[in-house]
Amino acid sequence: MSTDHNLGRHALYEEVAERLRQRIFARELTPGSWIDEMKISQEYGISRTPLREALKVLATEGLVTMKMRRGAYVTDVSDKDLNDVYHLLALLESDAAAQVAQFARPEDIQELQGLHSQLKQSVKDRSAFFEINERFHMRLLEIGNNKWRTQMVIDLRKVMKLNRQNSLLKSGRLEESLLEHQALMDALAARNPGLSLQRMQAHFANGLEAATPDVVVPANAPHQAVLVTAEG
Amino acid sequence: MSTDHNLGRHALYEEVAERLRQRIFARELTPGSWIDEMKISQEYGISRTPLREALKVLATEGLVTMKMRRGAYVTDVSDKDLNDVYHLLALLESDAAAQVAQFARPEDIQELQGLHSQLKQSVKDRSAFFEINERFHMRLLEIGNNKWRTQMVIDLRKVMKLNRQNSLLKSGRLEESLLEHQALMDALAARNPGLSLQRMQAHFANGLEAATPDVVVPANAPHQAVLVTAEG
DNA sequence: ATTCATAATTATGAATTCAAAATGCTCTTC
DNA sequence: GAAGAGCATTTTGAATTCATAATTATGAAT
Repeated sequence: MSTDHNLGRHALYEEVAERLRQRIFARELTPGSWIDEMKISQEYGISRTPLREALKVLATEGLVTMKMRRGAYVTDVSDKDLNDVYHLLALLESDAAAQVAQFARPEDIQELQGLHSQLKQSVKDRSAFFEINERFHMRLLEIGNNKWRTQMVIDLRKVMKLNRQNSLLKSGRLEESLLEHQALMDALAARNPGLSLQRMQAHFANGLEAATPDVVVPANAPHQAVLVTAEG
Repeated sequence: MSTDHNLGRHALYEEVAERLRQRIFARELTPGSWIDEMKISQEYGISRTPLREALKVLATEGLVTMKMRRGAYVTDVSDKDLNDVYHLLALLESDAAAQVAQFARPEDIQELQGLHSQLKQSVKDRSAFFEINERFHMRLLEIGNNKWRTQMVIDLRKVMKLNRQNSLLKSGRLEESLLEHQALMDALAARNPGLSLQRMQAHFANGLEAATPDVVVPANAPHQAVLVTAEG
């Protein structure tokens, strides 16, 4: 048996966790199904030890569920779960937008504007649009400068991916999404936290760019409130 | 060596994780310090395997930091971290309060009112006040009916405990805290989501009941906004 | 005495082994 | 043919063993 599992910079259990995530997102491991430790460790040419460590990490992230004395199962997330997670993503990313409007350095805003320009140009190319959009959201989070919030969003997005298979998006929505991004950028450039928050909320309320119709409507729609800030 | 580690309903690695959390909160394991796997596994009379699984769980929770090829360290959280985490707690719990005001059943509101009454009565007894207050906040979260949010709050509170040693609280604050709770209860009973959100925000902005003065002021104070809801 | 190279020690990461619980499979009985 | 007891197999959970990276200690050379 080839024993050459030479390190990257990451620990083996993390590599394994990432590979498992991808397989879960790709629905090669389907929600509710049992994870065969021996099968997978043989596939990967590793022992069960690092695999089991990876499974415990995934369990803490919420992607798999450990059942006492009967192993690991891919978490089955309900429609309600998806709504709940989506609601939290809206809450956290809106909060981040407000922080960015307030505290970001000018060059950070410029960087976001640069990404937004790229987004505009790639409106034809579905996958490019997708990738750049992802970068935009992540950059905004990072500039928001709260690593705990960033990590939570990362984890929540993983959960979303559990059941959002190929992120279907009508091309009409893609244009709308761009307009919302534009509105958000304007609010950020104007350094208006409350407005930025509102615009991000609106972006999410409209279904972001990856949402399926049935998840679009946030559970708390009725208390989507008007926010009036002290400043401009 | 006594090999009788007979099960509770929990897995061994979870038990170990919990014991480690307690030792970290009690500052028996101090922030930044290295965790000696061999020492601890011997103390607990177990092998390193379940201990290492527990450490990976704690790492995912953020209580411990794994360094490649040099083991686990108790996470050292900065003042900024504490501020950031506190900010998120305010955000999430306020959001929960709004949801409760909107969607809770009457009996749930009553239950909260019952807890609030207990709180009033235990204003003399510091530790009782503390425990009931904790119950109140957790019940509110649960009634908020979003398990992801609840879990995030639980995890964030753990991180807070990392550096908030004995949760110092002047008795003056304790009375104020009670008033804020009362105001929140009123808003909840009135079924006013926006107002409930505001009141919970205010409660946090004033330092909750466990905050030290230097952590009291949320990083985003300037954009603490006035919220105007559609209804009430 | 200080610095550098090298050897000994220690600790981590991962594989392997072992014990016991859960599952399923056969064989009996009615 | 169905139900159930008892045995065999599979699989989990945890201990042990092993390999290698990191650290510390030792000693030689300047």
